[in-house]
Amino acid sequence: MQVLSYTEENYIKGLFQLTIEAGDKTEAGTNEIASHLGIKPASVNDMLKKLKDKKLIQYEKYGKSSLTKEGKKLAVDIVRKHRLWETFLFEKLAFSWDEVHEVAEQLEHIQSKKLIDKLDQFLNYPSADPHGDPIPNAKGELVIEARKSLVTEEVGHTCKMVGVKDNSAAFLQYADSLGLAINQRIKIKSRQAYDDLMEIEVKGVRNRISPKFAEHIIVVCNDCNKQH
Amino acid sequence: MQVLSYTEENYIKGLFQLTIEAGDKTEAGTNEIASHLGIKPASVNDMLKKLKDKKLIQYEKYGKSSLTKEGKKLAVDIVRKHRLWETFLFEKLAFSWDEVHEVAEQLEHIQSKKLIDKLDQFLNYPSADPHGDPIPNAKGELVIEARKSLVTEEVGHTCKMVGVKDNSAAFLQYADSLGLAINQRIKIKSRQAYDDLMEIEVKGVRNRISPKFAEHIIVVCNDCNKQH
DNA sequence: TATAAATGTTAGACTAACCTAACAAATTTT
DNA sequence: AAAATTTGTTAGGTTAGTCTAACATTTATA
Ligand SMILES: [Mn+2]
Ligand SMILES: [Mn+2]
Ligand SMILES: [Mn+2]
Ligand SMILES: [Mn+2]
Repeated sequence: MQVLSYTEENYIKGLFQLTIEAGDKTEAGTNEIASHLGIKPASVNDMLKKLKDKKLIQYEKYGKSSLTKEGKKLAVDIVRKHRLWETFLFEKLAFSWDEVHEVAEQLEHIQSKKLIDKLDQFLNYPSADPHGDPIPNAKGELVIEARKSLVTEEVGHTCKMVGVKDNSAAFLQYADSLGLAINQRIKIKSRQAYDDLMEIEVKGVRNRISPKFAEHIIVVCNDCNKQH
Repeated sequence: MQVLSYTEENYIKGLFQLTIEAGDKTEAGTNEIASHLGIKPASVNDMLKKLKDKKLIQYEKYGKSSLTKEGKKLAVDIVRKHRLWETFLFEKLAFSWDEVHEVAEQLEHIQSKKLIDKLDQFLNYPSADPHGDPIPNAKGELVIEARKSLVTEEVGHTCKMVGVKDNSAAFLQYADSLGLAINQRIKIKSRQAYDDLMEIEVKGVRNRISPKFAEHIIVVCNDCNKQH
C-alpha cells in the first residue's frame, strides 16, 4: 500500500465523501471536486491525471472520476483516522462537538499504523465518532446502517439522531441549542404544510425547525422500519 | 506569534537543539545545521536568509546562526509539543521507549493551542518525557537541572539516569538490555584505566560499558553535589 | 605566510501544488 | 438545431523547498 502526500490524501478523501459516502453517486466531476476542496478546477485536473497514473482513481478526459479499489482502501483508512481522532478529542480531551473536526483534519494525516491501532484500542474500539458517523474498523470495513434525513421523517414517529451532514460550527451550535446530540431521541409532532416547518420534541421541549436545518440531521427510525 | 511551515519549524527546532539545548554553544554553522537536518548546505543557506527576514534567527553572510527571542519561543513550543506527544504515546498508548520519537516528529507539527494544553492537562502536567528530557510548560519555561554525562561520573558514586543523548533505536534497545531506564539508579563500581571501560551496577546486575555508550547517558548525581 | 582544507554562497534546475487566462467540449435551453 | 451555459482542459506562471556544480571566503596547517 503506497504512501500518499498530505495533498493526495485530501483529494482521495474528498472523492470518497462525494461518491461512496454520499451514497447516491459513484462518480464526481472535476468542478464538483474543486469546489468541495476549495481548489481551482485547473489544479484538480492536474491532480486527477496524477491519481490516475497511480491507479487510485478511474478518470478519462472530459469524464467523471471514481475511486479504484486501492483508492477506496486508502480513503477509508483516512476516514478511520479522522473519526478516531475526533473521538479521542471529544472523549479524552473534553473538546466540544463542534471543535473536533478542524483538528482532526490535521491529525488524520499522521502516518503510523501502530499509532492508530493503539488509539483504537485506547478508545475501546468505538463504532461511531462524536457526530455519529461510523468508524471503519482496522480491516477497512465500514458498517453503514439504514439512515435517513430528519426532513423525511413522518409525523408521529420517534427517531434517534445518529449524525449530521453539516459540520460547520454555526450548524452544530444551533443543533446543541435545540438539545440535539448523538443518540438523542426526537419525536416529530407536526409538519406545517405551508412552509414545511417541522415541530419536534427533544427531551420534552418542543421547537420548530426549518427543512433546511432538518435536512442535515441524520436519524435512524424504528417506527419507519416496523411499518415498512 | 507567526505560524511557520512544517519545514521552517524543523529548522528552528534543529537550531535550538544545536545551540541552547546542547548547552555548550550559542550559535551553529551552516554545514552543521545541514548535517543535523539531513539537508544540503546550499538549501540550508536559502532557508537561513528566509528565517532571518522573518526575524527568527540572527545570521550574517559567512557567519554562524543563532535564534532570536522570537525564534527561541517558537522552538521551545515545538519541543514542548514533541515531548508531550512522546509522553502520551508512552504512558497512554503503551509505546516503548524507542518507538515514540519517530511518531512525535510528525505530531509536533499539529497546530492547535487548545489541543496541546488539553493534552498537557490529560497527562497531568508531566515535567519530563519518556527519555527524561524536561518538558517546557505552557509559558515556555524550561527547567534545566544540573545534569552530566555518565562517562564523567566518579567511581563509588551512585547517580540517577535522567536522559539520553542518542535517540536511535539501536542505542535505546542496548540501554534497555542493561536495565537502564529513566529514574534508574546506577552505581559506578570501577573504571578500567587501559580502555576506560566502566563497570556499573544496575538493579544488582553488573555490566561493563564503553565510554562511547556512557557518553550518551545523562545522569544527575547527589554524591557529586554533596562534595561539591 | 603561503597553501590546503573546510566552510559557506551562488547560480541554475527540478518537483509538487497551486494559480489565471484562454480555449474546447458537453450539456442545456431556446 | 443553434445559441447559451456549464463543465473541463491546456498553456504558462508562481512559490516553497530541495538538489548539484561551481565559486568564494575563512580557517587550519605546513
Ligand atoms: Mn470531521
Ligand atoms: Mn484533511
Ligand atoms: Mn524525541
Ligand atoms: Mn519535526
